Amino acid sequence: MSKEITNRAADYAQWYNDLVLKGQLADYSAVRGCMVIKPYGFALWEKMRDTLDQMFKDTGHENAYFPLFIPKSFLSREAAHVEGFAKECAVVTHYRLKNDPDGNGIIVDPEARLEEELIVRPTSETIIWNTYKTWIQSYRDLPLLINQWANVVRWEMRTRLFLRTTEFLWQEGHTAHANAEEAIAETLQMLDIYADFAENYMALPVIKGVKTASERFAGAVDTYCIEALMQDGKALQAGTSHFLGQNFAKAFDVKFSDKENKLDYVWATSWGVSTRLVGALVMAHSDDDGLILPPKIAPVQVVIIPIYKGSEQKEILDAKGKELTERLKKAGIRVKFDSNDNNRPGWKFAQYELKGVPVRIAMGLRDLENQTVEVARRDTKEKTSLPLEGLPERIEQLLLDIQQQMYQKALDYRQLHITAADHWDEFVRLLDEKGGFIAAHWDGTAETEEVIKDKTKATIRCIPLNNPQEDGVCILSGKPSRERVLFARAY
RNA sequence: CGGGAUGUAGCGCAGCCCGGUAGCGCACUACGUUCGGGACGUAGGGGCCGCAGGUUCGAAUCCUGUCAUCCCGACCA
Repeated sequence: MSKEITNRAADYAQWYNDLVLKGQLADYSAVRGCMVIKPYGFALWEKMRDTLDQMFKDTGHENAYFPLFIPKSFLSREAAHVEGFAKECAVVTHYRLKNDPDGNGIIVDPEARLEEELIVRPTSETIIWNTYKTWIQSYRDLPLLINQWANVVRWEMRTRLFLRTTEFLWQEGHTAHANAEEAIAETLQMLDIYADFAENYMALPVIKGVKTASERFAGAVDTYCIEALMQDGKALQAGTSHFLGQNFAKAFDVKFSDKENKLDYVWATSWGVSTRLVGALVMAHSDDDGLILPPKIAPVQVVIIPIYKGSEQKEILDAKGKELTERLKKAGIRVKFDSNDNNRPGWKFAQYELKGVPVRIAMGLRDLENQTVEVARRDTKEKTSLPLEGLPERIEQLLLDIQQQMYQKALDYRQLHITAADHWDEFVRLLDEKGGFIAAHWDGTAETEEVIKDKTKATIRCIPLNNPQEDGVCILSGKPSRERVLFARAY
């Protein structure tokens, strides 16, 4: 049991904060709602970013970069879009400071007011579509497949480390297509990539689905999402992919000539995941001793800790440790040899458990005599003695096993927490006592959705793709329904 | 934006009611002993007590204001 971490069962929110802060992923900053991402946390994000970036490139996308600032007037070009984002925009009004004539430090120079205010981007559709107008003339310019890695700002009322910060890092893909079918195919392709990444790299099972009209992205025709389940039974949207129809093309007048030389507006998609994924990873897998990171995105996959008495033994183990480090590196394993003499082994064990390193190798003279090392896995805490001979291959296999078992564990939990409810009382009781996703019939109206949200704080997370059709009646209104949708309380 | 809390050493806190030499634990520095699950000893260094006014011979402590951060709600990825 950890000395430092709040018990998960006792206070889930505090447990989460402790993991992020004490696992050295991030820190609070001097700026309200903004966090400092520390090297270990950033390494984790880099791992996610690099993996996704390659997946995007493998499907034909290119990276570009658009301005941080957006002219205020751009935002209002698409009606639903401005409606959705207006309440949470940071606005730049001036471009200069000056010394306060009253001698109270420095003030905004009132003479330096901007003619048109600039919005710090909450998302980049508007600036990008304004640009695409000049890039697209013909069907030969399509499809246009662009991604941007950037920071965005959304002035939220309340923030939480990684899950919702005022400024966050993300990627946003913005594509333009010659017809709706192709744009929809792109939207779904990116949803698949997100799901693939979540499940096969983050070991995080997700449900692919489509949002209801009221949960849709501001300006989208359809919003698809991947929904994950956290260990407290709350859902977390881990990624979104939007089919934007011709909304932004019309708002920014982006037309192209087709093969028959007919003019038409282009069809659009946008899709994104953010540093929120780091929060999802923490909440999905960790325990009371700290983080548990899936091997595929753990910055350090294996840590080697030497155990020795006195400097003579230290020298021997340093040499052996370096040798083993090299062997593991050659096998493509991210390994750290911690020969730091300032901390004792027990302290290091606890520390690397806190940081979620998947595999720990401890080696002392006792092991060397037997030509073995002690191998401990973080997820199950299991320890075994393995021969040095052939160790890299064994570790490689072990990392794969851990990855697989972490996914399976999360999947089992998720499956156990999708519950069907056919009556209102049952629905409420499940939400309060069990949590997770509740599969229930819904009459398809925004009004009913709203009432359910007011009464229970549960929202429709999504209508799963390939959802089985089944006649039933709405959990609230009793009106007929053709399929169940997934409700949950969410982050 | 409502409710609650907190600002004192790098971190976590005590001291504040009842004004009088700024303390504890961890971390840090040096030396020594340790090292198979969060070591110990000895000696050290580190402070405008969030900020601004006021009361007082004297303010971390009392009063007024102000700023900031965190937590819980409503809003959202």
